[in-house]
Amino acid sequence: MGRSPCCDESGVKKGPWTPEEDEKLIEFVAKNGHGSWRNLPKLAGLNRCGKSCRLRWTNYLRPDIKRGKFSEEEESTIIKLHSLLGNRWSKIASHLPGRTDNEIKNFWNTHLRKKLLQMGIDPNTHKPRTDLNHFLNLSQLFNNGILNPLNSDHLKLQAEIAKLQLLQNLCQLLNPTTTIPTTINNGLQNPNPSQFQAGFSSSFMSVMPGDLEDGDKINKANLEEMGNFDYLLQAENYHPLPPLISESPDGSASNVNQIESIETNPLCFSTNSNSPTASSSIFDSLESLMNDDEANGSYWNNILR
DNA sequence: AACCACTTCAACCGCCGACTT
DNA sequence: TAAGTCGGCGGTTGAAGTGGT
Repeated sequence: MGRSPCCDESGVKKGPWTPEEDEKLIEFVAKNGHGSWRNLPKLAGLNRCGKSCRLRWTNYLRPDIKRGKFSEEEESTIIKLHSLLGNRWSKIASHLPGRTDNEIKNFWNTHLRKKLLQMGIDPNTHKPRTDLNHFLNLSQLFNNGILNPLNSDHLKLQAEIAKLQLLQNLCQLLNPTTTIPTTINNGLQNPNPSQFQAGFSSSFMSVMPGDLEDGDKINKANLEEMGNFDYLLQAENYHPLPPLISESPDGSASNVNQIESIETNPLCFSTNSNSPTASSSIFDSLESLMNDDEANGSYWNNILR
């Protein structure tokens, strides 16, 4: 069954709202409430469709709208809720007083999504991106206090390890029997590589539904229906985001684009190294990484040669 | 100053579910 | 139960803004 579009009348104005239109809408809603959005434009003397009026009111004119930058707390809340709810922006917005679904959606798409990608987290699943686990498990070391995100030496060390782990991945793809000696971890209080395998999600997202098992105290099935995620926002359940991983020695994000390209070309880091195509992609990526580093001291060249 | 590329965000579009007839 | 209406939602678009050259 279809439905007729609400704005099929010709001559209905579209595009940005003028201050006069805003004034009319505010005045009308203040006096009468919005009632039926479909009838509102006619009653308010607006040459707009009801849908447009509703959108303008809920996203912009509503008196309880909170404008301005998102706080860090709001940011964390959005990320947490998104990991539970996905792109259900209105649900997420209901936990952020004064914020609209549209605003949160825009904020997610323009800021948070990129931020998670830079951290190597898949913004859809909130899990480490495939074959980049080694990068991300470093956050475990920060979370359990072995590394301090405020310590620049530790940050440098983190970057070094990330690169060596990438190198190890590459070597293993080219020759599955090759491993980088564990001595690369010298300098860490806990050099055991298995530390890195501990898993990112368990430390960072300790309360994610994916980690809940049947019979857990928290009723996974009912969580969403109840719409009560407040427990997530309680201090004891709150785990701050790990810092961004620097991919170059100077901490710049120059290699973020590499990660992006890896994402769009899964073969580059495919665990199936039998395919010639996969191998050639690996070499391409390697070459590209090395070329990129020409600008910052041939870092990769030094490692790889 | 002019051009271009990129980012941001308000607004639109089409679909869906709830409700009514 | 089917058909129709409506509000709401999420994806997408494009104008405006910004920064770099």
